[in-house]
Amino acid sequence: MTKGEQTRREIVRKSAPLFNQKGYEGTSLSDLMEATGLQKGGIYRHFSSKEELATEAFDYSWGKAVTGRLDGVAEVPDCVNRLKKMIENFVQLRAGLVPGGCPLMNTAVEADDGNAALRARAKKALQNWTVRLSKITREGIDKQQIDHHIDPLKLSQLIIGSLEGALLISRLQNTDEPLRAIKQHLSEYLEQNVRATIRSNR
Amino acid sequence: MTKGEQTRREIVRKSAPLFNQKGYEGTSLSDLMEATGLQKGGIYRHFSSKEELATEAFDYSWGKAVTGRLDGVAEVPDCVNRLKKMIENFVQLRAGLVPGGCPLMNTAVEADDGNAALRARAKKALQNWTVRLSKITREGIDKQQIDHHIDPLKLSQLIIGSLEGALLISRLQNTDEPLRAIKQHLSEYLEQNVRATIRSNR
DNA sequence: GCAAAAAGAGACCGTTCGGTCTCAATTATG
DNA sequence: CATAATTGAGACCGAACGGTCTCTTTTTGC
Repeated sequence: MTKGEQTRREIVRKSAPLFNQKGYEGTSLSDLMEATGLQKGGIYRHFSSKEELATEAFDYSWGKAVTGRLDGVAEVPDCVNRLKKMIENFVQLRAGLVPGGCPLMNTAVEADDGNAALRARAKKALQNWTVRLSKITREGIDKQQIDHHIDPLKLSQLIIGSLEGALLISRLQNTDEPLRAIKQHLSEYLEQNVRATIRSNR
Repeated sequence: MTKGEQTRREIVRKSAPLFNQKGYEGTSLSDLMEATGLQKGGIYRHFSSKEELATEAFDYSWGKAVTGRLDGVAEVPDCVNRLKKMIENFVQLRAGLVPGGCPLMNTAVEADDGNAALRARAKKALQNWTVRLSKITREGIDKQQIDHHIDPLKLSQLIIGSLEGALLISRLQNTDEPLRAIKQHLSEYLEQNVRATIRSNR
């Protein structure tokens, strides 16, 4: 890896927390200069605009978030338990290894009525996450671990929405009680309404 | 009402949608000038800073949101149904009569790692909303309409979090399906796990 | 209807914004 | 080791930022 590539990655790594905490508009070039230890010229050598850097920083933050949330998930054999493991990971991580909360929520909210490029990035990230959960659900249906009346897409959106909402409350109230509560709630829901029941004789 | 007061209110009314859509940082004084039809002098005559205007605009937007969400709620006699009515209102309104989504979510996310005054305002707004729902729940417990094992605070946070999260997904995906789904989900939960059951003989 | 008070226009302020460009220093390559 | 290519510093740019201040216009109260 050439020196330039290395520097480029470092810039992304060091600016990601800034963008996630302060937002795209809220992060200035002087902030970025301070965080990276580079002057403007050094940064602009590698990125054509602040926006380009911001989108790459988002991808970086999101990548870390996804990795953390899916850590060890694939190894769980039962599909309902796999979903529960993912929820557990989310709650444990409080949604991010990059400071500033969930990159998806932050970017979605800021870019919703503004920056189109960032909004598209957030939308794609959500899509990706949704698909991942849907696949687990579909597999569960095929293996008869999950009730076949369950709509994988709806279930995924329900889980994601509930987790993100709880995170919002938790961050604002400075307590992870809402996160723990939603985990409990979703667990019960998954066991009672999602997990396939042994066919009763009738 | 004097002319000055009237103008002041108009400024708040006209700037509220801007702040809710573009955020505090994203809304510039020139935006505000254009929206209000006033020059800087005209605006600063009534507000000492952009921040002061922003906080009042937040209060305005939040007031409208709360009014909309609680519209007709008090008239519902049964407490579980009252909670369901509030959920229904939220879903119908897609969370705001002021463009840009839920002011609480927008402000909470933007101010979370930044502006302390706005963050405090958001926190207070959440507190207020939570207390309102908790009171309904407590009343339901007293009237034996709601199971006495239910924790009013937890239930309130669960409802609020779920709704906000679903709204986030809905806005990003440009479909209100997640909102409709969470309404369905919460309804079932309220009926099955929250509503007090007739004491069975045992 | 007149004087005093309130309100608004808009020129002006210093600062910071994102971004460009030149040139020196560093790194890679034969 | 020399030369070419890459990399980064930092002065510079115009525009836009939030905010101030003076002066005219409008509203108010008598």
